[in-house]
Amino acid sequence: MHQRLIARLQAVSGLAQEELAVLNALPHTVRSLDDRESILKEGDGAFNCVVLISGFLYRRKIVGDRNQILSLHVPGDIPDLMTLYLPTMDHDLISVGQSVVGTVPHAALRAMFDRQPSLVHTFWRETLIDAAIFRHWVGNLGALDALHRVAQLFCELAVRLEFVGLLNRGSFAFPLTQADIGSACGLSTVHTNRTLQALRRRGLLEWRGEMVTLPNRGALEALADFNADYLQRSSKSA
Amino acid sequence: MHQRLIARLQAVSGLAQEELAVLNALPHTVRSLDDRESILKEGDGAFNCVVLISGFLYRRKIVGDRNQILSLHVPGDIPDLMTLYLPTMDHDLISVGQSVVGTVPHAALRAMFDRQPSLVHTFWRETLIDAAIFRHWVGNLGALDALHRVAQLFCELAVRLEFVGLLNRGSFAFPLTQADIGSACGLSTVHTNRTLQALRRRGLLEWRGEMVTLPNRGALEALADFNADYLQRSSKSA
DNA sequence: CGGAGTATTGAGGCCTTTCAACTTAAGTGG
DNA sequence: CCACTTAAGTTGAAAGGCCTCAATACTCCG
Repeated sequence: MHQRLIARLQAVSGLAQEELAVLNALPHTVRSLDDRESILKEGDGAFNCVVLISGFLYRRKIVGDRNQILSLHVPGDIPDLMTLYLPTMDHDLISVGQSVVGTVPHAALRAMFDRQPSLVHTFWRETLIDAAIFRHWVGNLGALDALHRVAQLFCELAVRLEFVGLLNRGSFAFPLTQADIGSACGLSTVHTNRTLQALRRRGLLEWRGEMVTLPNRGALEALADFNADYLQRSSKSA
Repeated sequence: MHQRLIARLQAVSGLAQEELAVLNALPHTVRSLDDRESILKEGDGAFNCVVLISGFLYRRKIVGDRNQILSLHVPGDIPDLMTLYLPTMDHDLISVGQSVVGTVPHAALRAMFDRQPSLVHTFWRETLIDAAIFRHWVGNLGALDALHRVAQLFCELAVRLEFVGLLNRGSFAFPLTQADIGSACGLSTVHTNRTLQALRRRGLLEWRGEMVTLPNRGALEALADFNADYLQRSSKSA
């Protein structure tokens, strides 16, 4: 069931045999979520971590008079891993579309770390990649205009979905609305709409129903000046 | 010498006696840096971590055609702690004004973790707080206007400096330029200047030479709608 | 005193927002 | 199966915040 998580860890960190075994033995309960159902809210104290199995989640916070989406999450992600050491949520964790999550008690994770200490590094690194994504978005939101922000968003999603085998010839299921994209990119809904039209006009994005296609990823990544290094363990040395 | 780091850890995580002893035994070399001298550059592989002893550092990246400051660092911070598991830098690390840093080999940190495994959690948590700050700034940059962004910046700095005993009756040394603040907040230099004037006009900020004073922190925090919970281990439960 | 970097000011322009109306898509009930 | 309802997407136009350009005033330092 943790296949997506394991695919992620395999792609991003690499896993040894023993580690795989221990990971597979992680106790967990499975739960389905409806569209816009929230898992955790700002201020909640967490005693479990959530592994996204299928669907999408996002983290969001009310900032000023807006709803800001802080991050999007794809299957294999553990969006609340940090609650292991910072148990009080400073934002909400919400499902977009129908999704399925596995819930793993903090205690089970700690027990796993005792049994297989090398996994501490693997999971620590997971939180570091999560941080790298936020850092990247600090740069995006601070320095890029609407077109480039949205392009960055889709480039990043494509790579992350690819890691876990959910990208098929440039296409993927995508249950978000344009308003969601706007609040992730710090844009109004209206301007998000116009920005998406610009991407469509350039032949870089197709979006029908809940299916998004990136017909020309190379061109999209060129437009966004996208580099995926921050999404994985730096493997390739100079 | 690690006094500031220890003050931070004490304020943010709490430390046991044995942990203190082990921390104090950390081998390190001390080094002085000039204004705008860089410690690490994007693409570099790191084998050490840097503890800021005095002065300021920032992390920055070129995004599009801009120089974006990703984060500011005060004494006690370890701005490149994440290189322990993600050794390739995805941004630069630079001194602002004269500063002093301690350099600790990764190997020494790992050895310390072996000797005192509880410190793994302490340092992991440090990286999680670093991440929480980035997350907070994703919200700030995505949702706030210039005045509120800059107000947030000074509120945050005040708290972080306070943790390590570098805030004296609302005043602190501050070697950054207005242009720096602009590139941290995603604003042009000109508009940053006007925004700072607005804060001064409201009696919320004084800035003479390299000294900043926040004459009315309560009012500043009210304006920014600032809540410092993200900067420390969530201690206060409901 | 001169020079360089920093801060400040004015003005025009652009990107993005807001407001408001309208269209399309999807789902419900009679 | 179609009218009705609601959410999501689209469009136009005006307003606003922030940017850029460009010139001027400081401030510090050799």
